[in-house]
Amino acid sequence: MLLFMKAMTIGEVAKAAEIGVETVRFYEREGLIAEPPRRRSGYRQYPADTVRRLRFIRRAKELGFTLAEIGELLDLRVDPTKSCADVRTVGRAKMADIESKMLDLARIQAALTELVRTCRGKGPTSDCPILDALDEQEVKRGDR
Amino acid sequence: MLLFMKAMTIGEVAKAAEIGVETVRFYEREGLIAEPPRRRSGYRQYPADTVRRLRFIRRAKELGFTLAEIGELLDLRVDPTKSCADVRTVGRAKMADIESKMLDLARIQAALTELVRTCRGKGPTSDCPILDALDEQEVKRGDR
DNA sequence: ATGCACCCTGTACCTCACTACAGAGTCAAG
DNA sequence: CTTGACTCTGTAGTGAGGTACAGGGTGCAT
Repeated sequence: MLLFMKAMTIGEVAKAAEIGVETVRFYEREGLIAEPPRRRSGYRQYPADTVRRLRFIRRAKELGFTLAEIGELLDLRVDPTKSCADVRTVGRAKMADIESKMLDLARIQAALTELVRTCRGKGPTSDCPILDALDEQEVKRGDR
Repeated sequence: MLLFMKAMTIGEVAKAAEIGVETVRFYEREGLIAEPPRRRSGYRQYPADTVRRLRFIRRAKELGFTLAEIGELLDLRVDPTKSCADVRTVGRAKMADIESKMLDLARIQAALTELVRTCRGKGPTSDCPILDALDEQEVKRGDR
């Protein structure tokens, strides 16, 4: 009920979407949300469904989409020449993206584990095998 | 042999360490490497072991350490009151850090997998379950 | 009618790790 | 002695995604 009919101020939509007022204006500048109508005073008057859109943005961000990608998703939604498959393609691309980040982190974690393992934790830093390793060894890297 | 005795220009150390000349100057400003002596002309004259230090920085970066953390590691190395255990502590902290990033990514990956799974890839974007989900669902989040 | 919370624009600032000039001077080979 | 590659300082810009003012104006409850 709350979401219908009532024009909202920027503070109201921001609070409802759980983001900051400045962020709402920022998204407007970035073209993620439309410029709303204004009162005579210049105050922005948001239709209530702006809250949905802002929440969409917030959730997509939580899934690791960049603002540019979120813009694409929002565009897909209103483009009648695009299909659900296009959305899925974007989702799959992001999954590949995240997979690759996870592999990077796993490789780093393995290298760190090995370094920490070699260190007995005794003696001066001048004899530390971790520091020695950083001094001498190449860090293996995955293909990127 | 190459690493002993010969003073090097900034271009030479940069090339040997496989980083850019501007980056070397940047690290100097950041305090990661010492200010080297200069020629009359003002040209920097690097002792050859600067290359080792720069490589240390590069490798530590590959392991996910920030420049601030690398500065700490470099400081630990010359501080006689610190021990190998202190280095290991820094390493373990970074491992925890990376672990937490991996958990975040895994959570995101799971959510994306589920979204993509629900999408048959047919029909208009207006009926896309992925977009619908972003519109309606809360994304579960881990404690951070 | 007045006080306070809110809104406006514009600009600057934040983190991180560089990168890119501009405009000047220097080095070394041919 | 000239040419071209290199170096110097200082400043500004990048990208991503905001955040923080300053210096105004507005809305509304009391």
